Amino acid sequence: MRYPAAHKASTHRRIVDRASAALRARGLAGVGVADLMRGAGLTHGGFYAHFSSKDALVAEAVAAAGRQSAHNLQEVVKRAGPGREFEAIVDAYLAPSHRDQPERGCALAALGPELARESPASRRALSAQIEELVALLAEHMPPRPGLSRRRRGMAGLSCLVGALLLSRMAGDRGVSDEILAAARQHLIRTAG
Amino acid sequence: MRYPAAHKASTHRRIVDRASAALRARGLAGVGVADLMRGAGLTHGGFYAHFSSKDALVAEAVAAAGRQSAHNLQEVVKRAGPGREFEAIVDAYLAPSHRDQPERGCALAALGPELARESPASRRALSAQIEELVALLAEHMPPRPGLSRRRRGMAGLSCLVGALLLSRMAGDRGVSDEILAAARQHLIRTAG
DNA sequence: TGTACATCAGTGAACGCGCGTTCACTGATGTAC
DNA sequence: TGTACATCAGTGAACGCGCGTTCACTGATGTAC
Repeated sequence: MRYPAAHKASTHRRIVDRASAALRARGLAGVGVADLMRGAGLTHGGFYAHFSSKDALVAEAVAAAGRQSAHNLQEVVKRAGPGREFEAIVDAYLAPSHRDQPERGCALAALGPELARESPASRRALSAQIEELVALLAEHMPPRPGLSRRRRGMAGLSCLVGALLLSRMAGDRGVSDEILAAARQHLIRTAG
Repeated sequence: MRYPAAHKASTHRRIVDRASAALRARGLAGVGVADLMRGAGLTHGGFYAHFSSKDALVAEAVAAAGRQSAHNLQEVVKRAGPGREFEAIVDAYLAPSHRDQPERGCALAALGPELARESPASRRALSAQIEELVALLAEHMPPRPGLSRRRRGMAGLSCLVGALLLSRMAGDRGVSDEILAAARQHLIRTAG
């Protein structure tokens, strides 16, 4: 079919974007190569013209999810009133809509433990995402004596990721909402 | 072979215990029924004399892991000096040995996202574990005005689970240790 | 401008493999007499 | 106490299935002349 020069690159991007959402929604083991290609409107045979293995696509998809998350949070910061950046990040991350739409949300919370057992390539993409989010939080935290911004960013990210995870696990909707609210209050009181 | 009356129950317990460790170490998709039975010194064919499906074993194994975790933390509380119970829980949960031995540790951090996508039976076992840990934390938190013990327990558990998860994801050992230390300091300063 | 050929993204059948599950069978022990 | 039989936890071959991956092929477009 020999497509125009830019066609392959745009197909590649489409596969990665759809895979990034499907993997966050259903987990690494929950989506097969055929599903992923079908999600991009293709058949499974063409997969290896774009990626050397499923693992390679997973690594790309996780990196893409990380870029998207970081970009989204930077937008949140831009829209926040001055001095309210940290609060805005917390509110966005712990929003019920984030809990209910893992396919558009943080890859750390959606895929963490599964990825921690995966290939070094995937893990490296994850570490970079952790550092990026820690830096973003640290940058917008009000100063406090005794604990470095970086350390406080790490603790803050732990609360955010843990609360999102727990809220997704909780079977009861009320408990789930309560976890989000509790973490939100805790973070804003102790860091704000 | 008709074993003595108690034999089946003890075999059942052995399968569940080994499965509980193997699943936490390698994930739900990472261990097959044959692996699980081999881990208990049996062959895969006998599996269905003990469990109606792999899912049923997973639910039992997660519940067993929860009981073990809760029991361990209660022991930690008993051994702690008076007024230092909360600190002792945090230290135990965020210990590097806990990070390095997921097979003996908290099932929420090891299996959370995978289980959140699983059967209702498994999720119910998880919700009960969340409530139990929240209650344990709440019970041993020093009083503070403005936020209920339960809510503060929820926020505390979020930090603990999130920090353990992030420390397991971080490729770099130094970063991993730093995350544990940061969450520990944050929790003890803000709640202790 | 027209024609012959090369390219290569994408197709769909096929591969070996491991999975969860089923099933006919085994044989040591408990039970009935 | 001794013997014949029933039980059933555990064995291992086999099942259908979906997985990741391979491969011969297609055919619309770019390129050479």
